[in-house]
Amino acid sequence: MEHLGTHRHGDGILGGDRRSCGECEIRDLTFCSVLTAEEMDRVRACRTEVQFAARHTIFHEDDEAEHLFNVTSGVVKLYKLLADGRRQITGFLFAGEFLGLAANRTYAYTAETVTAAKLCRFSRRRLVMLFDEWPHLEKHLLGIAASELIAAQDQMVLLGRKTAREKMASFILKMSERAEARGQDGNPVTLPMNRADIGDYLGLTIETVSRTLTQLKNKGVISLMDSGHILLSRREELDDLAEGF
Amino acid sequence: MEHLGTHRHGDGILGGDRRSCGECEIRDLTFCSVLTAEEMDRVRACRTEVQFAARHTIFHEDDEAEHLFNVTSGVVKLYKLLADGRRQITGFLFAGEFLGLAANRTYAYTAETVTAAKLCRFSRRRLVMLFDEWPHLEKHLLGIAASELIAAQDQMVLLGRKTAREKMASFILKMSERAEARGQDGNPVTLPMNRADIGDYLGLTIETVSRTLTQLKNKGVISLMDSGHILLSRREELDDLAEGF
DNA sequence: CGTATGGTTGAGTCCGTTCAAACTGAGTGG
DNA sequence: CCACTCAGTTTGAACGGACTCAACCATACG
Repeated sequence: MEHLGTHRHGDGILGGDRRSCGECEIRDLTFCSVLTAEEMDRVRACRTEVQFAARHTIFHEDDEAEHLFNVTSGVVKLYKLLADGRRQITGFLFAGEFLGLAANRTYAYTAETVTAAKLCRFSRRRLVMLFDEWPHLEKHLLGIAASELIAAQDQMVLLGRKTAREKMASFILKMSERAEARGQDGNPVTLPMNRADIGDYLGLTIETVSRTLTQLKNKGVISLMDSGHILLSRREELDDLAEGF
Repeated sequence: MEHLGTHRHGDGILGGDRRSCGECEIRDLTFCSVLTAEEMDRVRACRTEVQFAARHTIFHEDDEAEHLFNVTSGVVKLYKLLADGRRQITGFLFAGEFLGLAANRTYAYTAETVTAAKLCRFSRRRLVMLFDEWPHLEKHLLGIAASELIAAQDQMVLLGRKTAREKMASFILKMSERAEARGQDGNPVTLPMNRADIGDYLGLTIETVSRTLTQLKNKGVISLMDSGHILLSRREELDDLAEGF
């Protein structure tokens, strides 16, 4: 079924596209920004651009970790499953963001597209060899890892100690900030993921996500333009709600 | 009060102890294991051994991040607070483990001793300079960061999707595994932290921690020798409980 | 001894879940 | 154009697991 969809919708690997790094619009958002022109050539040699339809699995937890990726467009989610199907989404990735760093020999999580998405796919083996040659690239990666660790700790606070309302408020604000960091409009916020994904990211059920959003709407701090577009009517009040005031 | 305690119990900084790296018993557990003898000398020059009593704050969230640390003995906890005092402990650190990596210009969390503890304290500025000279050290740090990210994701699954019983079972097992990785006995497990700390690590209250432990005891999968020492009577069953069977 | 700290146990409450039903909007086909 | 479907969302009612508040117990310490 997945295979049928793969071919029909034209997702899956578009092999051998190694031209477009020069015109890459999101270069400044990625680790490519720290590379010189000559280094870029070397990196391009171990790169393939791949493209997937929405809801396509990029790799599974425990798969052999052959590749590293940069998201160039669209949205990707990372998640882990418990034996009975309970799911925890550990992160959403947008254009410019890196995935695969947390990998050992095998991936520690499943990666799946939320929307249609394009990614730069690198041979893990060959990219790691370049790390050895270019310490400044490794340094940059260490910086990325450090900020992801901080983000992970914030998420632990959210999951362990925040109420449903605080979780939703924090989530909306974070999505808004990240959109702005990418140079997009932070208000209204676009939530490309569905309620199930939001719930599995925040440790809530679909129903609680929905109820909490209508509750915030009734309070007047947000407006739901449609289920995926939220207008922040009173941002300061939302800030307070996120921290528990 | 904290200051009184500081002086009376002899915790706080023991300045200038730069002799003992040679006899360091936990060298193999730390990043020092990747250093040559000459490199060790350079590292020693930016090192001070510090020692704290139990429940002493090593640094606060948002403090200027002047130092990086290796725990050499004892146990340290890292936590973040919400405005109203709710606390999420993001990790417990044992001998050989590194802290400060997630730091920006300021620390992202508070670090406090659980037991009396000794730490190797490094000047952040000077150690980072050494990173530039020794890419293999930086590479090692990147590896540490990557495994901490994986651990953080496991913790998100626990906090977001596991029940109290699954959380407790997972916690006990993880503590046992970590003790074994350090070369200590994994059964019985020693839990050096109190119930409040366990609760704040697992996203539970003190009472739920206590109740869940007695529940596991009544099931016969563990025995409580005393509140800090747990005998794993049926480890496989505990494994199952941790994953939700 | 009395006090303090940490842990356990009990009773009642509540927030978020579960189960169920209704609603919405986009896509499809007659 | 409308009926129908289907996935996603919203809303309602009842339940339950973890929390809150409170009392009690155990151990260490002056």
